[in-house]
Amino acid sequence: MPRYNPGRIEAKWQTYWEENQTFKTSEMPAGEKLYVLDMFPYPSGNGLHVGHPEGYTATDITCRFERMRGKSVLHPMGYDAFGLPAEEHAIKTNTPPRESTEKNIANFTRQLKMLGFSYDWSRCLATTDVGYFKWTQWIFLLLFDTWFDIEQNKGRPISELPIPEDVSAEGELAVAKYRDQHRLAYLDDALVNWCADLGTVLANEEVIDGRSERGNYPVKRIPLRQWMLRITAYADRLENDLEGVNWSDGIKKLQRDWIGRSAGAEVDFYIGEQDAYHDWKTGRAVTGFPDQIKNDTLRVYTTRPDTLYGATYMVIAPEHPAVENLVTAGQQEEVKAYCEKASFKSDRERTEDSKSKTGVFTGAYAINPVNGAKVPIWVADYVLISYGTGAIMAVPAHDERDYQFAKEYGIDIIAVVDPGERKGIDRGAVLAGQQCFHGAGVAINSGEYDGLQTADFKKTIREVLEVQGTGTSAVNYKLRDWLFSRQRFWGEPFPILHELDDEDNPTGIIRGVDEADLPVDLPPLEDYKPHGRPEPPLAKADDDWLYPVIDGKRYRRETNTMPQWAGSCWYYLRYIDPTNEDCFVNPEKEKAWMPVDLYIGGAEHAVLHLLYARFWHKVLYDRGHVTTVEPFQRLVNQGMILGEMEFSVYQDAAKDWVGVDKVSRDDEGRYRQEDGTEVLPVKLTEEKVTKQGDTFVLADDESIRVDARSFKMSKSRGNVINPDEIVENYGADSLRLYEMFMGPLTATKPWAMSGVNGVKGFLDRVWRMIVNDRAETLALNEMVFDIEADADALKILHKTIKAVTKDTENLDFNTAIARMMEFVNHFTKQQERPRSVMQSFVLLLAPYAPHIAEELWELLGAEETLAYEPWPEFDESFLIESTIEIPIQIKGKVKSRISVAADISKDDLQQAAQNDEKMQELLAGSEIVKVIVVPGRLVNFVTK
RNA sequence: GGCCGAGUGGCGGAAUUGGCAGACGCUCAGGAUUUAAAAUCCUGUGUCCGAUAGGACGUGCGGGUUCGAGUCCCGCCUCGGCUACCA
Repeated sequence: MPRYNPGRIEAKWQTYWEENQTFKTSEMPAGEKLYVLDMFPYPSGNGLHVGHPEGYTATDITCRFERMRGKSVLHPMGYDAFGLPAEEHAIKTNTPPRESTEKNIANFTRQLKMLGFSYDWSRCLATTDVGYFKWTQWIFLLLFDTWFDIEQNKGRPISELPIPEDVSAEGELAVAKYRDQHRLAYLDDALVNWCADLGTVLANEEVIDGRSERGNYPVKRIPLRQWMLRITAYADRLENDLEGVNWSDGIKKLQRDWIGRSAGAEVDFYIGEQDAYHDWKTGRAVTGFPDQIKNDTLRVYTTRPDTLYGATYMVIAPEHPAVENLVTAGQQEEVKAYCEKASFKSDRERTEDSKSKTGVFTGAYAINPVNGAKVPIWVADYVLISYGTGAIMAVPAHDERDYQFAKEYGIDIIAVVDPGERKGIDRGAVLAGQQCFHGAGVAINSGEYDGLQTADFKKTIREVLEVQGTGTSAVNYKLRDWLFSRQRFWGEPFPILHELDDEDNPTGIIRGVDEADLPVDLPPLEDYKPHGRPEPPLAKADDDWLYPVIDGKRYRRETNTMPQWAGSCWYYLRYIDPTNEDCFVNPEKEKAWMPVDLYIGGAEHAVLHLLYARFWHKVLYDRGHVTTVEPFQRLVNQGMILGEMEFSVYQDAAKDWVGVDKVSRDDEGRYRQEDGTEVLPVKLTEEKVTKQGDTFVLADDESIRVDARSFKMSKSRGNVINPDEIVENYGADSLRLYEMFMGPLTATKPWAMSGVNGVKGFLDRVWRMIVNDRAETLALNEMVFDIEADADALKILHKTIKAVTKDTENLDFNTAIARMMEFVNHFTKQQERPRSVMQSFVLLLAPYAPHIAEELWELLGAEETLAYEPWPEFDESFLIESTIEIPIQIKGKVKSRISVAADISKDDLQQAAQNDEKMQELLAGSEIVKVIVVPGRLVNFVTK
């Protein structure tokens, strides 16, 4: 009984916390608030992975620590529960996905509770809760009701959208259409992955190399009318507001790069009748640069308008609407075949081999507006229809891709930027068109602009084009509008109705479901199998659900569902007020608790989730529903946890060893030696391996190199660690402690079971330091006394308090644990352990290993939880040392040490160093050139 | 190909940011306790030379700055993550 028994203690305190609602958070914060959030998990059937508790333990330590420091802490947990695996399971077993989802949630909850996290479980939510997605739908309707005012740079109610006169003149339907075109949520044709053999539409991650992941059937990309969210309207704000937020530079950069803002110019090239070019150009000088182009014009986007004189050909994307119009009779067939082929290729395939470029000549020419030069127009799939204008002017001398293409097809390369003499650039080759140079330089071969610096040229030519009406400044983003619908069952239904006419055909009028009629719940289905049409499974619902009648008008419900990202875009707001039925969050509570002060999660969500959530937040902000510009003030990404270190080597057919340096992997994934013979990988145990220099080799044969590395945990590799097992064998406190002790929170680190045993050993020692483990019943160790702590004990204690406090504040949990270990190493050697010192230590340990801490706290005399005990304060006066040891160096190498008074003066320190016996010896006969004295640190003699 | 991060003992990792490299833990070895084992406790554990005392070398590699570099600068190498023709 008195041995440390985590199983008993952990169950006891988990029950205590639950029964006493120890971590229930008040509706409104009292005093300083702290909102600490974990990225909520997808409740997969596999249960928790050891990667999950890494971040969760980090946030839990922070929360328990800050509660003891008196803050009002909000620390919730929930589930991102819509997702494909549940739907696949539903199809296979013909059970509603909700069933398996709820089972998995129950399992996750059990596992999370088993780890002793101090969540306020009364706030737990799942994105699949009808009461939750009611408000997800409500926010969608808000997006549907919002247009983006470019002048004010904010989202406004659609009712305030100015309607142009010519539109309102066309009548109500035209006005409705105009509004629909401007909403943040709008319908557009987008390509989906249609797999005819499976009779369903597939998500991108279900498509591998143009074939279905399941069954390996061909997948074709077909256009389908789908919901889009106008996130690009917020691109600049999403980029600029990163400045005010405490995230790592790495993540900020990732987001900036994803948004990918580029500033350049749109330029019009004439593609009409040759003779009319002059008229076109003079006409443009009058009309200016038009919003919409006619089919005598090809519009391109470029970031390098200073290279216009170097444009030796044009490229349009295969899907460009001008292809048909441009292609000459002779090239008709070739171009058609090329475009057809491109349509079967996914974006992935197109970009797979980015070295070799393909394309075909259309037979047509465009006229360069700066010099009237005739430029051939090609179709090539290295130009994407979805970026810029889907057409480019190609400047092979100064663009890597154009250069490759021009080389491939023998197109002229004219240098128009002189790089000058610089490192790594062969100027002669660039000028001769034999090397591509994409930096800034001085203009050449550019008529009247020769001699201009790139930056000046850009500015000048933009002004000239503007005046001519042939060009204008333009900004583009890599970020595209967000494709927001999925052809799936297990997602939030859109609260949208399509009006039908008397013949049940859509009139084109769409409306939102009235707020009073929310939520739109998922209909029950006979089965969840795909129905074989490129249309969502909700189309199989009963007519009752599918065709509502309102005010005598018949409608068809939208049958797409929202993507998994939807629910995770705003869950952090719902936690603040999880059961509110009148409002997605009470405004006063929102104001009191927001923003999230610390958000911890995996780097896999560094871009999309965070970008999407920030976008929704900004829309909510513009419409006055939240008070902060950004939702997540501080973001930390935990590192990945890899499997245990593995040693491997190869064996040939004769079972002879083959070193890893002699083997490579072929296209089929088989391992081969240089001569082509196949070898098989063999796993080795640690004792078969030894280190030689930088590499590992076989202990029996040191000429054979062994591979030593840790791999990502995966089912197929069989190196997944299950938290249940760890808790069973070592206890939750050991798991928590080990996850934190492995290394810095943000680092990638390999799992080592022996390390778990190590921290268990530490908790055992903590236990024995305070508990008499040989007694029959639970009793204090007889070395714990109610005595005044002496100076030595206080010094160790306060040193520990200081270090643990600072490290915990900085999320340096690994070193905080090391300091606690030092404390325990010291006091287990002491025959007298003051009770007050033990109590303070238990409080320091509590955020890290809360169960054992509560048990010891109780044993040391407390009647209730330590969760709200004040955090120990350290007193600097106990830390002052009277004497310190100072190293003495000669030319930077430590030669001796002396013990001196801590407050010794610089001169005295130097004198003391010089008087040191050993230094006398070493310095004899050499000339002291210089002495460096750093008080409290060191003395360094520079000698000749 | 691009971007980001990281290379320190047999392993995971420390190092007040330019000031005693290797804290803490694991592993391994030796010892104590035990009839024995487990558990526990103690000692040692970067490499090389040396019985010892001690000495030399050491933070991926090559240079540099400095009295002094794991830390700063220049040039490489290796590994990991993300990303993929964005004109």
